[in-house]
Amino acid sequence: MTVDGGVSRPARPAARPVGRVDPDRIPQATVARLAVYLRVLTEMLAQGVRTVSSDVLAAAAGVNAAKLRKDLSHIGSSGVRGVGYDVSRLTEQVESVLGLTRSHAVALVGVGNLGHALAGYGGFAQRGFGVAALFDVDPALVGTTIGGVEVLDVAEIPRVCASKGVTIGVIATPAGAAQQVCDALVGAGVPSILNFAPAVLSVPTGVEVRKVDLAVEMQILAFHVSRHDGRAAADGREATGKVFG
Amino acid sequence: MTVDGGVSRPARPAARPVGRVDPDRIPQATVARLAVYLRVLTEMLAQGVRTVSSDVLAAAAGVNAAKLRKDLSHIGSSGVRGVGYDVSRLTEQVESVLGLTRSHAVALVGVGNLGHALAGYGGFAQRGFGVAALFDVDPALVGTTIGGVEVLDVAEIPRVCASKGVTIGVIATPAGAAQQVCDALVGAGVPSILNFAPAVLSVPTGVEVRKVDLAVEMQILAFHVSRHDGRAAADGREATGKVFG
DNA sequence: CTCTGTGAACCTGTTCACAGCT
DNA sequence: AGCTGTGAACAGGTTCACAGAG
Repeated sequence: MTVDGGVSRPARPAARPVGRVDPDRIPQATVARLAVYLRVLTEMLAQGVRTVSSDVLAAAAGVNAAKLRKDLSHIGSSGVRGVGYDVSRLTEQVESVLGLTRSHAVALVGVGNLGHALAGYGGFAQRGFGVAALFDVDPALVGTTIGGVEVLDVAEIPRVCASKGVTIGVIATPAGAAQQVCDALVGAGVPSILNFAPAVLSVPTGVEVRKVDLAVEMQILAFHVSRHDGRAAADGREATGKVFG
Repeated sequence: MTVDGGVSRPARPAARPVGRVDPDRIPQATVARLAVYLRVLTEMLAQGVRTVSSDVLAAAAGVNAAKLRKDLSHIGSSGVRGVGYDVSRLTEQVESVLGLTRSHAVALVGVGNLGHALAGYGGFAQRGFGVAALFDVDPALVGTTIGGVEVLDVAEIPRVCASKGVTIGVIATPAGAAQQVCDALVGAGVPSILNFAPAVLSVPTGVEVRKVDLAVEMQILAFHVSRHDGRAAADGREATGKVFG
């Protein structure tokens, strides 16, 4: 799962910067789902779908329709009653809310097994997430090139991240190095970090950390395997059915 | 982040299989954190720490102490008041609850960029998660060996998964192939799936799916970058330290 | 005294159900 | 009619604060 980062909420309204929609009011859970909706919307747009109802969009995104409508209400969406949402317009709105109208320079630290794969993975290239820099401690890796980007020494993190205006740092180092790397990124002004290392990071208030932890995911599944076995006898193992109500 | 999978809750208690602790009563959120506690506990055990208080353990795991105590109360833990928890005993309890006392055969489908890295990643080897089988569609990859395990054709999924008793399937294919692969795994009796493909999977009731979606994580961070920038002007951009009280 | 375990308050997010627009 | 947007009820999880064990 994902651990929540340490983003500060403003203690008081303190002169709210009221624009069209106040992002501070958008629930965390909604933000996470907006990204999923966006993927579905993009597919629909590619297929020439002009309009979509909350029922259809929700089914495609794997959520319930009421939740989707509430999510969209948070971003000030305007669907048309009796018709649905304009796919193109909604796509733009979601992109705008997620901050995808600008590009984001990504720095990836640790190009070992996993990091190397991530550097080449399509996920980064999409949607304006450009790999601006790669770093590693290993002298054998420093100087090599992955996907056209040269691997630099971690000592360069402060200088390079600051000068390239890196906004997202990805940590794919062993656990032992993670906090140190994190500190370097934060020191260079990187406001958001995606951490693949199995370590708890501490960061100053205002820096957002998200964690992707393979071992944790596996263990959660292991828990459910135990559950499944226990229940198998009672359930009688039905093959294919509804996913949810 | 991680999107929650489609696990069915039993509609009724239906003759509860009451053992020491009823796993149905353990909150999802608690299960996810238990895996984190386990990692910290394992490190402490290795360092020879005998006893730990909820304060210390919570700090190391990055959660608040009351939450940790409540989590542990769900697994029927017995700390000693005025002293703390016995590290060794607590470790065993957590392992037991997570179903880590048995080993789990893992099948990984898709050994491209990411899948290849995952196959070699340490995360699987640890804690009894053995890679029992690898699959791919690409004839150029079928027959090769990764980490001592041969890559088989996806057509073999039903036979091999069933015969090896695979309990956890990992999908690291492109989005387009994910549902089909998922169906094959489910058909072979695999009860838990970890999905790295950017696709919504539908599965029968009782099958647990967890999703790790790189693009979604990046977009959530992008949202926070926008937030961060908007607030920077007012805050005066202080590099490291408290933002407010 | 220290530290756990837990009732109760609280808060966030989900679901329901329907008013109201087209 | 169909479908959105939303108040209100609900559920799940978090935090508080303290009784009580050692």
